[in-house]
Amino acid sequence: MRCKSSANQNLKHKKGLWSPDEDQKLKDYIINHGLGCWTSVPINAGLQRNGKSCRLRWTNYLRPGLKRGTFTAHEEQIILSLHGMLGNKWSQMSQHLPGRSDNEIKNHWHSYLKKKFAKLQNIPPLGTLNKESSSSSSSSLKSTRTGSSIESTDVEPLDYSKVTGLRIPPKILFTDWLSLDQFQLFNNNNSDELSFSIDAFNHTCSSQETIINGGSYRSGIQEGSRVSNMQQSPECQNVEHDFYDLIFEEIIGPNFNINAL
DNA sequence: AACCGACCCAACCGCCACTCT
DNA sequence: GAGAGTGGCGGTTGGGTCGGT
Repeated sequence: MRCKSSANQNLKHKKGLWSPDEDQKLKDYIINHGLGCWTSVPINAGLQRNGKSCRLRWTNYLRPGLKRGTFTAHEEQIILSLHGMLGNKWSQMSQHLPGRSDNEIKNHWHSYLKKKFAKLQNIPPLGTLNKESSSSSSSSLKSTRTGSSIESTDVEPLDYSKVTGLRIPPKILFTDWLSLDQFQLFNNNNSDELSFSIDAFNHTCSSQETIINGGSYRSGIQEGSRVSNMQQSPECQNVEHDFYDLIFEEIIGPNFNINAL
């Protein structure tokens, strides 16, 4: 991981916005030499930047395959779902949104989705989970906020344990986030749709690489294997999208149109 | 036209984990 | 084992833009 540094620590590093010329230099260098030691990149590429700045510029702006422009409703739905489960794990979220950087997701959250999510958490009960508020059964989604003080504080990560009954944080699913515990939990919760979706995912995607911590789930996924969005078949991606829809319903409630906000 | 506040987004900062010497 | 260097991540900031007055 670590590379031998030949960086001149006394070099005065430039800060601020990147010029098109700097972008081109960085892009050319990485295309020709590949990703390696970031501290040597600015020196070899002839840039008066530090390695961190180069890495950030590459991952957030220059990297091939990045989408620019507004987030789609489905992307927002995925972010809301993942945020409910992961909290502010932007880099993990970005793995599930191909073409979106963690910084972009983070910015979008802070500037827009956070408010949308606050609204979602304040809406009257609509979904199955919210119905729980009037009954005594297992899972319910309640805002951790009290009273009317929403706007001055950050939207807290959804207490997923309240939704799922989990006592421990999620470990890994599809690529990284849904844990074996959640697999089992969803099954134990008689969540037929989710179980079906998981089965469908395993059936469709079991030949794909999948990271699973802590051993194999009941189907043939092996520990330590890996799946990434970029490698998934269209069928697999469809199943995953369906799964996000179901997670979204579990967290926010069904029959909810995110575009209505 | 000028001012002001809200918003957006690129980039920086600080911290932590990891690896190497 | 300790210290130093590096990469990665999340929080925060600052400048530009836009809309309202």
